[in-house]
Amino acid sequence: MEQTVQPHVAALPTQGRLSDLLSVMGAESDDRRLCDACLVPIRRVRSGAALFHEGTRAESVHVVRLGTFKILRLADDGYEQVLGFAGQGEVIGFDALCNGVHPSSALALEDSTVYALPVRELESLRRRVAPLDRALQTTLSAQLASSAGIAEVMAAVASEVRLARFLLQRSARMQAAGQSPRRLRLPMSRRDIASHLGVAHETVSRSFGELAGWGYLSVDNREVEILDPQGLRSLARNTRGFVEERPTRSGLGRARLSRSNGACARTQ
Amino acid sequence: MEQTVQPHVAALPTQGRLSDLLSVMGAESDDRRLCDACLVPIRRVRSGAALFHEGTRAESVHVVRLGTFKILRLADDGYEQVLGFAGQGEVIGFDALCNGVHPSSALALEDSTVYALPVRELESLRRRVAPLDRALQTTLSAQLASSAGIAEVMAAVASEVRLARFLLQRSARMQAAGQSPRRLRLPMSRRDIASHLGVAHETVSRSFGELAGWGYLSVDNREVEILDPQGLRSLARNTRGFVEERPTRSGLGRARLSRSNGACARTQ
DNA sequence: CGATCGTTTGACGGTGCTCAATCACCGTGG
DNA sequence: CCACGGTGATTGAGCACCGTCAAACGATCG
Repeated sequence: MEQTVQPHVAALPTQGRLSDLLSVMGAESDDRRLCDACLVPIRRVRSGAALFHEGTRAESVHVVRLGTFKILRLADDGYEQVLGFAGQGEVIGFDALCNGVHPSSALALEDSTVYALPVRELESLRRRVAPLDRALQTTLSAQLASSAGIAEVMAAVASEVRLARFLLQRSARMQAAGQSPRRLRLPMSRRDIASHLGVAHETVSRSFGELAGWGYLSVDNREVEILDPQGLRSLARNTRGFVEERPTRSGLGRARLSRSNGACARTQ
Repeated sequence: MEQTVQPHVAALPTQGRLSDLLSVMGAESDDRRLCDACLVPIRRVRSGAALFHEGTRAESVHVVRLGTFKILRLADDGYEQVLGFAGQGEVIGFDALCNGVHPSSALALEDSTVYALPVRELESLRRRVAPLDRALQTTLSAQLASSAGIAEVMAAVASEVRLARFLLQRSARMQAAGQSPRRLRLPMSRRDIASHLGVAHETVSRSFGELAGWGYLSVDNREVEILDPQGLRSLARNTRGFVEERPTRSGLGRARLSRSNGACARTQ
């Protein structure tokens, strides 16, 4: 399990209150007594370590308490496909319930902690605690809805558009979490982003450079600041057809030319 | 003129038994009495019509009884992104529960019928009928797991690999439904496939031609027969890097059996 | 039959992938 | 403190696959 003999880990409790779990999931518990009485195990996962591996039996459904995870699958040819990133309040591993085996792995991108809901107790717990049942259903529904996010980024043809959409998704999450939507701290590597966008990792670097050169972003390694959200959004619109010239300062650098007229990409 | 044999409209019941619903979902109902007593509304959707539109309020969660639907989202620029296709037994519209509004549209690709579970009764129904609760959880978990499918196809760089993976996914579904995994009847247009694969629809046509030319498939408009499943699988492995030692068009009509692919005849 | 839509095929230009080299940043150990 | 190896990030050069535009072909329906 977890290393209990670590002195600097002593601050971490091994159990948390159910009401706290509901709180990080964004649900309000109307029944404090029941929720406070119920305790949920807490697991700590160090940066780089795995919460679980693809193909292993699913013991628990996890809810991120603190930190970030990347969800990935290994293709038959060994390619590591990053399916998404899970932050605070998000459910990890629910996709394993259908047959009891994890179809994907979860790796911590930084030191993180999760609530672990044992699968065996899940049904009875959901039945006993209605707020948890509702919170799970809502979160799962949202997760299904956001599973279109990877399609959204990969659907764009231009790599800068893919990156722009990805950054806007991150920004929206930051805003939903009550933090600044402009300053992004990306805990994942360029290679992880590349896998998630469906491009080569060199292309991610180049796209960061382009977006920064056009004045949309300020990039410092993994610290990104969005300088022009409106412009970024308008750039992110172009699913097909390539980026048109940037209207900011006179095209000093390398403004992309689009020879076609300005008609929108309405293909039908 | 006379209605001697008119199963056209009259044959469709407006309600179905809950046990039948559980049956198409692949779940066995251990309590026949309760399930038989409960009736579920059935809706008919004609080919090309919408089950619901993006942005509308979600009244029901639907389960496909017969037919096929395409699930799509309209991007800001009007591009129609096809997120997936739903066949018999699959749940449609659960992603709307989190905020009550459909984040995507569902269009029937052929004359279809669905069970409609009203959202208001959903919670009480799940609480009363345990098999339905379990079936819903299982199906949703499977849906989450299969939402990686679109990432799987779009992750490949070569368009033929994307198409091969898509066809293999369809084949797996056919097999899971107890039908032949070799003969595929594709109810969707080339443009729909193209949007789902993230390529231009002309490229889909070309890729069909390539796969057929290499002997993997036999294509007749929307009727596809998989001639060499093993070869198709081995081709589908190449996520990155273009197909190794592929017979570049140098007059070789058929070069499928030669070289590297020979070692891939393993059971999977 | 004519109209509309879907499918196929062709040609051209461009963008991103592959292969490399270089730089920046660490933690390690001499 | 600096050399050292390792990882991650950036930049460059060439090539070919795919997107766009265009037109022919085929199917379905009224």
